[in-house]
Amino acid sequence: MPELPEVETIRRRLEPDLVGQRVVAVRVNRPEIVGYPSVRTLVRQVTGRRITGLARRGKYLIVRLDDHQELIFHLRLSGALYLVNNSKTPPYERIQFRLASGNRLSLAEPRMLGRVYLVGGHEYPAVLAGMTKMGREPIEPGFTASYLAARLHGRKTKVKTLLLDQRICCGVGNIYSDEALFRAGVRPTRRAGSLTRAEIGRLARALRQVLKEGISWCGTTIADRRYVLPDGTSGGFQKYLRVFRRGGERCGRCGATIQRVRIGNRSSCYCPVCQK
DNA sequence: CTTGTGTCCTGTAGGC
DNA sequence: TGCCTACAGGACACAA
Repeated sequence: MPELPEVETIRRRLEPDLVGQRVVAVRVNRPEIVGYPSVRTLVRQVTGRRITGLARRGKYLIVRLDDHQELIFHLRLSGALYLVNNSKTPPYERIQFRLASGNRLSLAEPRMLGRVYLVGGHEYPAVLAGMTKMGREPIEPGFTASYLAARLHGRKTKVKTLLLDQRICCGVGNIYSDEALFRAGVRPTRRAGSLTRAEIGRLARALRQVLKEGISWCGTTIADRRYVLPDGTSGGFQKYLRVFRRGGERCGRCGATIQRVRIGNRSSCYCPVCQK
């Protein structure tokens, strides 16, 4: 599940090798990987284009082309982007972009949930509706306690659900929401509107910190997840996870048994002593 | 508008 | 050994 730190790591690693490169060929192994427009149109329009820049918005990776269109990648749960020599084929490769340098940008996605889109500016609302409704990223200066308080105010749903809502906390997924809640001392099951001002302040800070640490450790690579850097190496933040996927283990801070609960069809782990 | 539930997808782990 | 089921979860559709 590449979240903000993982996608940002991928963006930073790809940038020096992609910017300025020309795409000399595009090959699609699984047509369903192309979310928009058609395979045929995407191949025709991207072939021959030069890459002018890389950006990221939430969990989306944006590859800018010299005709002002953008290739947008979303890796969902198990997608990975590799940059390899053209002679190599990563496992589960679904689409490849061959570059003039002799390298290949390859999207691997075993579960076929990830997508690649080609859009011009005016097409965003229709093609990527979610992208136009995104809230602030916790690493932006505008992500303040006041912002978070306003978004949680009066909400009856569980706070964990709202941390995963991209309209509120853009770029946050299951790993970093569990970790931020632990650091803030707030249980994931709490009604969002019941949080005190102090708890919201701690939560805003924890989200900012945990995402920044995730970036500095090049993301989180764990078993049965496919996240790796474009050269196939692993991130390092998994060493610092305190509660995520650790239900049944002892809390490193207080020794209590970490609990695992299901919230909205996904699991969440927390320490019943450290988190109130 | 808010809230909760189901669906997509397929590799992996665990039970028997 | 091999079959079967549950599970992982980001985004979105849909119902109430």
